[in-house]
Amino acid sequence: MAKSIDETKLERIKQATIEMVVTKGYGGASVSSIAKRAQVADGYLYRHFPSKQALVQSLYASHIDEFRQLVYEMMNTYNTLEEILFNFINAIFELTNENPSKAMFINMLMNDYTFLMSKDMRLRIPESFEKLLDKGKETKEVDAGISIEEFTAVFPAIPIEYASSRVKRIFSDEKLTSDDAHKVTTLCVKALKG
Amino acid sequence: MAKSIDETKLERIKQATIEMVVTKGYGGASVSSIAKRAQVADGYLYRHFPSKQALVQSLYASHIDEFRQLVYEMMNTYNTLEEILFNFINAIFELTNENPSKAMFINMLMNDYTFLMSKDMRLRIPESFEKLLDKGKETKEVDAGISIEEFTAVFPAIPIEYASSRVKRIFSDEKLTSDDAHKVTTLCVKALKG
Amino acid sequence: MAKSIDETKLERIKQATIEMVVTKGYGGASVSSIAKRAQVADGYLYRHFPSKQALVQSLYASHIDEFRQLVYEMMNTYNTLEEILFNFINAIFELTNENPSKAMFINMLMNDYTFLMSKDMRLRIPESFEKLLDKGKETKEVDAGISIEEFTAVFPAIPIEYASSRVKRIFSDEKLTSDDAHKVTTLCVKALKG
Amino acid sequence: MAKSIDETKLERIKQATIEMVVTKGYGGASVSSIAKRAQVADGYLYRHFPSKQALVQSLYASHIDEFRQLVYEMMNTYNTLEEILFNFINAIFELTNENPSKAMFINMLMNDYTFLMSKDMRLRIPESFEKLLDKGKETKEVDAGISIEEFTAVFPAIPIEYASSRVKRIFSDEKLTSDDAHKVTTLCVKALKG
DNA sequence: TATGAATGAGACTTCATTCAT
DNA sequence: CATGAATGAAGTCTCATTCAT
Repeated sequence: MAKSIDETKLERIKQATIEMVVTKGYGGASVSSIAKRAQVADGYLYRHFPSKQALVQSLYASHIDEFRQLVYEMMNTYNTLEEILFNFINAIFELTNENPSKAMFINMLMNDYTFLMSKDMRLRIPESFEKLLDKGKETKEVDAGISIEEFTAVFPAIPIEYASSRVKRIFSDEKLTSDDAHKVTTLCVKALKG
Repeated sequence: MAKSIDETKLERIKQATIEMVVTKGYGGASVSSIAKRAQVADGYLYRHFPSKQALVQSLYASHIDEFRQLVYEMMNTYNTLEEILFNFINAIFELTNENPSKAMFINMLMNDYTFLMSKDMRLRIPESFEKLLDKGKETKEVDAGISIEEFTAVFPAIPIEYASSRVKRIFSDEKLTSDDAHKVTTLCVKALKG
Repeated sequence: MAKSIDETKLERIKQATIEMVVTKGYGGASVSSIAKRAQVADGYLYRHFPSKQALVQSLYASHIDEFRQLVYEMMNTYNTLEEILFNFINAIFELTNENPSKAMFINMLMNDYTFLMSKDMRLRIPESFEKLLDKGKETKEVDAGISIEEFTAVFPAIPIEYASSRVKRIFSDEKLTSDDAHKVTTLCVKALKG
Repeated sequence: MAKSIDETKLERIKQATIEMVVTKGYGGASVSSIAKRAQVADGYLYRHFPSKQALVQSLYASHIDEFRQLVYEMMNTYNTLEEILFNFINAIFELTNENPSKAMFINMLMNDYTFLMSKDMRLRIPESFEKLLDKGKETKEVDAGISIEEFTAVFPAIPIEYASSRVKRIFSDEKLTSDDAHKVTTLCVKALKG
């Protein structure tokens, strides 16, 4: 009967939000500027999200979850820690190449103490890394003395930092390659081994 | 005498700014709230900084610089990369224990693409890490194939992430000890060696 | 048949409007909330009324008119002022019991200087009360010196205030009875007599 | 040291608020329009009141209280109900002449079910009228059978309605005089007597 | 006919900044 | 030198209204 919801609009809003938050920061990304970039009316945003905060929060949560699911997927597909890490890192790097803003967005909010994840999220993330650590100890690829705290300082910290500096074009303007993924995997594996 | 009063005011403003930014984010830290916490008048702030942005930027720059100077200092004092890293990491951990807000502040802004450092800063930081990398290669503690890009993904990324997760109390509520510094140094050294 | 469906929709819109305006005030009663309560689409409302303002105005006008017609009806049915007043007040009280919202709605808008009646309405109301005043003077139930201004301050002000305070449950939660109507009639009659 | 608060500004805001609310209704009286009429900046309003609602509420409460205090004052000054009522009504009429908006403002909000008084206010008002009723029964000016519900439907309903219709210029454009106050007092006294 | 997606003007509110004192 | 009253641009959000379907 009535006009049907234009799904591309919702997608445009999401992408515009990420780009504006990355470019201008959370505070600098005004709802108006997001709506303008997404080519929708200011008010339209509020038909899908109750507030600006909820909009950003929801995007953040879904990206973090995507991330976490990728870890599980890789754990179920590959047997050695090295293979798991490489394939995960490679996937992340590809995603970063395709949509650098998305990578910056996650990185930015993960380090924003103001933007805490929901309790649920906060618990499930360490859990997935703990599983990975156990796996590494099992295969003897990880020193038995490594704690979860040390583990996460290596993974995913190293690949995130590497991708982040590339996106910021601090040392290079090149795209991330599978060779980069290999190098980063090696750094992680060496750091952790006995 | 009047001068000294001034100095404590300035100090109070700086600390209040850091605390408010860390607690409420850049946008949530209003000039009024900073002035109130520092127990100075709103307008007084503008005698020292031309704008809120300049205030935060200046604090950020001076902290980053402190950081950089510490690297130089350690490089001139110690001879092996391991010693340099350990003493630097230990110093950073002590600073984090003393003033967690300060550590969170640096970490937060370093990952905020909005708060780009001045060109000057942006150049001098990689430079100081490049010197460190050269040193490591000289002493054979670092594999000759390691690029500056890989190096910075390990150091300072690993210690920063470790300190950051401690401050966020993700895995532990304990203070950072020199034992922590040792563990983190080992991770870095292992990641980089040939 | 289609017509009758229409009619119940229109009726639902009218009742929903009254209830929302009374509950939330004119500003708080959004078109959407009215449509939702009436179980019609937002846009459907605009097939019957050109604007929200017109919708409320029209309901107000029709209720005021209903009121006025009741006065005429009672004047044609009963001979003494006391009988007329009693039967009118009793009718109003019954209506208030059946549909308190309706009573509150009229009362609210009558005291809202924003919602001025149409010129037409404004003239016909005093006219009907003037006829009533003349009748009272004729039967000697009303002092010859009473002006129309004094008369309206007694009737319908007293019964309206009485019903209103009951609806607001200021002094009592009971329904309005014919005994209440008698008491109120007496107050009016005594106020006006010579 | 700093500029001192301009008290006239606060007064201008209060008067502008009353005038705008009376003219345009609560919803129609935008903060901007109030600020403009008061000749202050939009934001200035929020240095004195936390919200538009609080601003209007506070004015309403203080006027209602003024009203209530006037009743007490008259009760302590005069001995017969008739004297008390006359002097109160006269005072109200004078106030209405001086500042018709103020009178309209009170009347409008008193009949707005959306704008409930604080519980405290709601209790103290009937209480003051109850004292008045007791006084009237004591002096035998009021029939022993009159309830507080009937009493308030007469007083202050009659004088309010009379003043209100005058302010709306329904029957007359003249100012309210002490002769008007006498007439209205007589209506009340007659309605209540045994 | 009836719907409800979409709009955008405008509402309320905040806050960096200025400047009279 | 220091204050904090005052400003007003800009932000978030609501909602009456339109119109494609």
